[in-house]
Amino acid sequence: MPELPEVEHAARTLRRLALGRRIVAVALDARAPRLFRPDGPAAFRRAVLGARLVAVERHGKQLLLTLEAGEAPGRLVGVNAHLGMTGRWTGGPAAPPPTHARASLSLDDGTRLHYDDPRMFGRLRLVPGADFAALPGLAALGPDPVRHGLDAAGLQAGLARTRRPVKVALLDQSLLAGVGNIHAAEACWRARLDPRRRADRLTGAEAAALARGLRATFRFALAKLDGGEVVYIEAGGENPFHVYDRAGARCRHPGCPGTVRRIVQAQRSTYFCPRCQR
DNA sequence: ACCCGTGTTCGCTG
DNA sequence: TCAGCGAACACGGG
Repeated sequence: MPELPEVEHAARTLRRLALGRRIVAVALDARAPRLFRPDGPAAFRRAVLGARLVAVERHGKQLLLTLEAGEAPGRLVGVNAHLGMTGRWTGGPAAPPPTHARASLSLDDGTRLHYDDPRMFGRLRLVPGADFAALPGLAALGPDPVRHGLDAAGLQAGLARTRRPVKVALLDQSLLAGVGNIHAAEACWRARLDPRRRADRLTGAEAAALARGLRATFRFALAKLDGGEVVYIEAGGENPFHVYDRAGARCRHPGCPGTVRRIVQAQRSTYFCPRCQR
């Protein structure tokens, strides 16, 4: 499920259910050791059992959980959580584990917190001392367009460093942290920008339109999440997006007679309207 | 059976 | 040296 808006939703869920709470029991799926790389599930259990969740932050698609160790108040342990392709956090009072619960945490107020992830592309990585800045992967992230803001000049400067197609460049987390395959396509559509255009050849006006498109598609998704709606593609769900997964449909820009097309870029589907996206 | 998938990482190539 | 590319990871749904 995760691009920036869904990860922000996960952060809010974790704060609402677990901030300030102590973890009193930990159940881990023995078939999912890869989620706990590099230290392994046993080390994860040791580190978080008895600890209290004191902060939940987000940078792009990365969740940064800070816990205070139970037996030594003041000693911090961090968890860098990533949802991969199919991860999500659920829970509630006595909530039963979902089908693919890989980690289930019992909290000191009776809340059950579950990390659900069928494909196991996610990660729950221990960070000693909660020193997230020391993680190379996190240090390499670009600015978070929601938390840090997004200016057109900065975006254009970043895009100027690569000759790849603009939609492929947007997926590079060192350019901006949090843009994924859906919102990259949505932002290009909103900017009426052809996703195949070379990133280093955008005009200032085009970069500005793209920055507005990114802001708008994230705001759109976050508003839906605030309203309790599901804003990712799921079985039986209605597609809330404008071009993503709409191949063959009429372009939703008013008055545009174009038809949405699917192409493949960097092994990922791209959806766009060849008529109005130039 | 076959293809597709909201993400990342690794190894190869030029 | 490094940007760019393709495979790999793993499982469920259409």
